[in-house]
Amino acid sequence: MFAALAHAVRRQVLLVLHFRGGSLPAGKLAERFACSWPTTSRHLRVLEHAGLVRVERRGRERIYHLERPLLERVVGGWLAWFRDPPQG
Amino acid sequence: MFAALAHAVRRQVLLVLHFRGGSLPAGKLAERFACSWPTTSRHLRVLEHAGLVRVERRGRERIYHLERPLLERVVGGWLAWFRDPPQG
DNA sequence: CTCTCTGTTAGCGAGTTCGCTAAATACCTC
DNA sequence: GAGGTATTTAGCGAACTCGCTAACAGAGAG
Repeated sequence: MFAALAHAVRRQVLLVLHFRGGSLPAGKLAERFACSWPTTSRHLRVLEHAGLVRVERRGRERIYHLERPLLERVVGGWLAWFRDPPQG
Repeated sequence: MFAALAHAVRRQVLLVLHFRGGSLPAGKLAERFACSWPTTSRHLRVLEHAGLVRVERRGRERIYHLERPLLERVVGGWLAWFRDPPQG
């Protein structure tokens, strides 16, 4: 999961999805990035494999949905270990 | 920064540092991990390069200090984008 | 100076990542 | 079925990652 967040484009994909209401078709996502369409498609598959997005086939489009709960649970959960002083 | 968090050993290093009060010499860190000492040393350098730890030379030891504020600021700050609904 | 302890740097090899272009697949329309 | 649209898969090459072992460097002790 953290490995999927290592690449700036993938983090940006998640942000774009979020600020567009949580879902977008692959094409609308890909046109926002400098890298080629197949490259973006592969980034999407990495995110999907990590469980951070879910894909829905609608007609000839594929809609990508942000899995916000997982993102918050895993990243937020990990960060929470550092929240409080350990000896407190 | 996120790339430095991609590897499980490096995330674990940060946790160990935190739960040991924020700092440990390299040897005490390395003995906790299955990988060889030079490999751990390299992980430490990746973390240092990312700014997540700071090294202090004391005698023949090198004490690694967790940079908790940076960790929380960057990861927490990024996660905060997803905190609230975008249209709200 | 030499020996030891602590830790790093050097260098290798297998595997992965990430960019690209070209070709294929899937669906819709005619 | 033919053609267009949306998107993925295939395959390549350059670069990076991450494990290892071996050799090096700095500091303290005898």
